[in-house]
Amino acid sequence: MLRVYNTLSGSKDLFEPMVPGKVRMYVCGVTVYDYCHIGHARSALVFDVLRRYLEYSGFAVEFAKNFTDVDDKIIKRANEQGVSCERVTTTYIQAYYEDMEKLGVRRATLEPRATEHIADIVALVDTLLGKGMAYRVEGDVYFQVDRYPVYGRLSKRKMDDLQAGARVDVDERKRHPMDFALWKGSKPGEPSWDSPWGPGRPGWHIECSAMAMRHLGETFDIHGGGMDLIFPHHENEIAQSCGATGKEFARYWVHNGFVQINQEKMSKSLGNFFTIREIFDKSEWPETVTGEMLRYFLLSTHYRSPLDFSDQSVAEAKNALNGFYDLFERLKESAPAQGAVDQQMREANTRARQAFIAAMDDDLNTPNAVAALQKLRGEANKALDAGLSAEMRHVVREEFRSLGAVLGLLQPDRWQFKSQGSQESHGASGAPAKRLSDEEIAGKIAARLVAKQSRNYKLADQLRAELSSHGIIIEDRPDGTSRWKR
RNA sequence: GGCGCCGUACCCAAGUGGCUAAGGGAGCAGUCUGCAAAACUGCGAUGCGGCGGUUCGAACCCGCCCGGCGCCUCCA
Repeated sequence: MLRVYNTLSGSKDLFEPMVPGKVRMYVCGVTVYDYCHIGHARSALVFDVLRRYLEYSGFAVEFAKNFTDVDDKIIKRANEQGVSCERVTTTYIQAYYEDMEKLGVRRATLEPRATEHIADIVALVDTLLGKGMAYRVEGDVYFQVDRYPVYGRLSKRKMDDLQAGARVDVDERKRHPMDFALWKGSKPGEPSWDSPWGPGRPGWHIECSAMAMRHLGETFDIHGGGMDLIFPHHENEIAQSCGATGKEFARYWVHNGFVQINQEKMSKSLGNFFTIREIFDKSEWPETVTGEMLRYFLLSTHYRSPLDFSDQSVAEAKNALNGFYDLFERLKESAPAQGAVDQQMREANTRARQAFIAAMDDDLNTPNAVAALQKLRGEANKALDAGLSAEMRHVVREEFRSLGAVLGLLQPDRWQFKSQGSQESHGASGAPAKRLSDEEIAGKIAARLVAKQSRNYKLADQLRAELSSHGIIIEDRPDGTSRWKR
């Protein structure tokens, strides 16, 4: 049984969906005015894994992740570039899809956009006005926080504290400093939609409430996002949603920690961020490998802890993954029908699966889940030394495949160790020194084999050195043949 | 000023009251190998930022201190 840390309750709660067997979750996606950075990647990945694990656990998951496609920053970007807002948003939505695909982040089942839900938003604002929880000021509409008495229950803040700490000049037209815009009257040239309050556009928070309710119902199971969204974004979503419906909004609030650079928060404003595509472009590895390295790295820390991004950490992830893929190669090699330690291996498999599930059940403890896989890797290697049947080798591979899939890792055929096509996926930075074709590699390996057989080790070593200079590593098998990898 | 988080070996990182403090990476030594690589075996924190306290017992609870960070403003 899964337990998740619920920001609302402040504790790890047993997860039970409203409707047995069905989970409805909403995650705040991105504002599409720029490329995604590694922090966006972490957030997307955390909820991708949560979704995968819920599905693995047998739930049907309805997963909505929005695009915020109307916003001050989008307007600003459009003006800077002299293009329409639509042009900006379609560009970065496309980029988002490309980046996420490289990371193996599955698409949500629903991907609503704010601009497609203006009618829902207007209706919601209207409801709040009708209930006296919002008020109009010229062409704007504000939510009145003191009409929602438990305001602050998510972020555990008191209204008095918030006022004391206010660092921003308060709009004099607001009745309370914490009141926030539900609807903004548009200035000329800005995107706008008709409304009972004149032409305007939605405030930031209202879109998520409207879209979540439209697609998942007034009350749903999980709402997620980065920790920085707890206040004010999610706090305001709760206020306006619960204010409008009188019902609970989301039952479990899940928030991921930040990616840091040198112990500091990575953010646009600090300028210390790395975009996802930048990382892929700079990587010396094929795209599938880079994607998995990043994924492994991002999942090797618990999702609520801060995570320091560095080249070294990502390189360590590569080394750790190598061990798995080396094992998968060994598991593919021919084997007898009977294995000396098949039974022990079967038991090790079961233990690993149980440990993996226990780790994931404990608030998505992916570091422990990975540790369970690492332990199984060691046991499988030992079993191979002792003698494992062809059938058990297959079983073990499938075990890695099914558990790995929960994390989006370790699909045994993903890394091409041998003679698969050498598609060019290398970065833009610097043309890679002439890359050997598979035919050339195979030729040199064959030549080396001949040299070895005639005990001409000098030539054999020379051939290996040549390959090595191209980043090709040869591993001799016990039967005299060789396999290679980049 | 308010609210909150973190500090575990060379690096990353679990563990949050009780078996020998997981796991990975790096390193060193050994087995195997023509040599390598891979794999396997062994080594590595008498200690979990510091000092007190609670307890039969604490990395885990409490207090203080040191160091670092986050939110309170757009932000994953």
